[in-house]
Amino acid sequence: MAKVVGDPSPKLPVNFSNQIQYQFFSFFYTNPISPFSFLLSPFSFLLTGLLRCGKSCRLRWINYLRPDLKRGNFTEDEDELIINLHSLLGNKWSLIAARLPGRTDNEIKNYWNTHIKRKLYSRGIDPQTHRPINAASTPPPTAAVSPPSTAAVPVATSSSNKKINSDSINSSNTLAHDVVITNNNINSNNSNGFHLVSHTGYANAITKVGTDEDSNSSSGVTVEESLPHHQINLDLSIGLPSSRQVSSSVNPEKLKAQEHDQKPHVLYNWYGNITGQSVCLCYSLGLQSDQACYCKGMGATATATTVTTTATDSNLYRFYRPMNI
DNA sequence: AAGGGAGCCAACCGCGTCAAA
DNA sequence: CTTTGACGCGGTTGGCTCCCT
Repeated sequence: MAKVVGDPSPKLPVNFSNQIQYQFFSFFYTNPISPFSFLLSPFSFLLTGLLRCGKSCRLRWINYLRPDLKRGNFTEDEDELIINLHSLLGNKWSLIAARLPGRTDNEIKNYWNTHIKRKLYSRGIDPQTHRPINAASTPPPTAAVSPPSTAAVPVATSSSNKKINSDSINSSNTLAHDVVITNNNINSNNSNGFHLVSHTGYANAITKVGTDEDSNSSSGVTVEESLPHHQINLDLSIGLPSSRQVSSSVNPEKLKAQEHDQKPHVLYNWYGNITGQSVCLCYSLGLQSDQACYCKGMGATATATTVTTTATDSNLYRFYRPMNI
């Protein structure tokens, strides 16, 4: 397939040579304050002798050379975290990567396409919708779901993901929506599962994910299936995103102003018994409270409670992960 | 040992967004 | 208001490596 060349930089052999890599790498260490300031013009970088445009170098830095990158295989915890985050965020790799320190969006995207998709298929879960593949009552939106073959895995964007993309993420650079993740005690054998109780717009993606294959939920039972219907409330109101992921492309002051304006009254719905053995999901993702969410500790048990509160005085975790004890 | 297929993953592409001129 | 250029992102490509025959 003929490519349209949009990048005007002359192409070297695919990989950066060691010399170029060293020159590039050392440059950033000798210019730590504003590492990309010299990229204001792509030609400036050509003048350095690297024969690469700024865009290529930026990518190289972000995806490969950054010293804080974590090398090596993904851990099982990271796997599950990616799966859970993908069920929440869809193909928003940058948002997912923001919650996995040392991992890049590109790396996660590749890992998803090469490993996790297969893993989910082996669990009988559609990686796009996070629903069981053979759910008789819930036909997939596409014509057919392919088996976990290698390169031909369908990558059609689900409608639910599109909903998230257009409504929430693109405009705010934050988590797509407020989703309450509760410990479903009905399924007590599930030690590390997340259970999503979602708003109407994402109702099609209500899914139980992150379970062990040998658990009693190996087929990826949805919350709809595991919870009594009277506990399902699809009318969860959506608060403005609580996790403020500050993208480098976003003006922090502007974001702060938005944050100030948008502190909402959020309706929280809780399902099932939530024990005191819990942590805020934001914390489990490595986020600080002042940058990520307004979560506060929750010591008492809440049972199917609907709480209307402001974000700042909440006594509930908006993002909740049960402890694995 | 050689050849071919499959998988991995760094790099590329094109588009949208944003800010400055 | 328009233009320009840089950045950020998701999707895609293709070279490299591994494995099997």
